Amino acid sequence: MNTHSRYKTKQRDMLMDYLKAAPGVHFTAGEVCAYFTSHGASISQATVYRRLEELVDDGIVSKYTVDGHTSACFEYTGEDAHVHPDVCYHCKCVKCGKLIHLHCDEVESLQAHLLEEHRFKMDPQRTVFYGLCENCI
Amino acid sequence: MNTHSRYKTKQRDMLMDYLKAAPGVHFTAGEVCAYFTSHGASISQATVYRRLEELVDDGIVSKYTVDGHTSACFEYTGEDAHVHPDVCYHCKCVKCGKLIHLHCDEVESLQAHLLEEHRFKMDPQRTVFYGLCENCI
DNA sequence: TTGCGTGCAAAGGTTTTGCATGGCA
DNA sequence: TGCCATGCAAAACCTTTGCACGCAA
Repeated sequence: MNTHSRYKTKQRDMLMDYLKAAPGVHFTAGEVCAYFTSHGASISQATVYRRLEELVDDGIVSKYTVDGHTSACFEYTGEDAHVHPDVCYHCKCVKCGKLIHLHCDEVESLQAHLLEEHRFKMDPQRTVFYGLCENCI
Repeated sequence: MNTHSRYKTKQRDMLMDYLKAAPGVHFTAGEVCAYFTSHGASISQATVYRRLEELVDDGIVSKYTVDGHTSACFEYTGEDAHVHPDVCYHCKCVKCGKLIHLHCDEVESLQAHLLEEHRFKMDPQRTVFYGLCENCI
C-alpha cells in the first residue's frame, strides 16, 4: 500500500472499469492493451504497465508469474480483499496450460502449518501450484 | 525424460560440472553465462539455454519462475532424483527475497489431497510458495 | 558419413525508461 | 501554479531461432 497522492484520470478510470467488470479473470498487460486498442480507447502501453504495477502494490490486483507464459499474469482481486477475502488458489497445468481456480480447506491447513511450524506466512494471492490437470495426467 | 541420442561434448561436461558443484543452488541462465565468460571458458548463451532446457526435460534440473526476477531460475536437483527423490519444497519471501528449502510432510499430504480430490497432480519441483519469511512477517 | 551440437547474430516478445506534453487539484 | 499522469519511442532484457560449420560416434 502506498500513500502517493493520486489524480483521477480518464485512463485510471477506464482501467478500473475493465478490471471490475471481470473479477477473478486472468489477463496479461498485452491483453489489456489489445482490448483498449480494439475498442478505440486511448491508453498507452506504458500507462497500462504503470497503473497495473501500482494496483499490485496497493493489493488490489494480484500478479502471477506463470511458468510457460513469457509474460506476467494479472488478476483483479478487489479493493477490499483484505476485508473479506474470497480466497482462491491456483493450479496451473504445465502441459496444456489450463489455469484452475480452487477453493480448498486443505490448502488453508497447509498455510496454518507453514506459519506455525516453519514460520512462513504463505500468500495465496501470489502462489501458483504447478503440475498436471486431470486431462493431462 | 527423452530418448534422444546424446553426444558427449566439452560444453555439456562443463555445464554438468558447474551444476554438480553446487546442488541446491539457484541460478539464472545469465549467471551461468557470466560465470563461464569470466572464467575464460567458451560456451555460448544459446548452448546454455539449450542444455538447461534439455536437463529440465530430463528431470535433472528444476526450473522455477520466481516472481520478482524477470528471468527464470534453475536448480540442479540430481540425476537420480527419480530414484530416491530428496523432495524439497521452496518458499520465497516476497519481501527480502530469501528462498527457503523445506522438507515437510504436510505438503506431501496436500499433494495427495489435490490428486485425489481435485485430480491435479502437483509437481513440487516446479512449485514455489510465495509469502513472508520469519524475519519479514 | 551421419546427424547432433555449437556459435554467432538476429529476431521476437515483454517490460522499463527518458522526456516533453497534458491535465488534475 | 505545482505536480502527477500520459504518450511515444527507444532502450533494456530475456529467450528463441536460423544457419553454417564443427565434431562425436
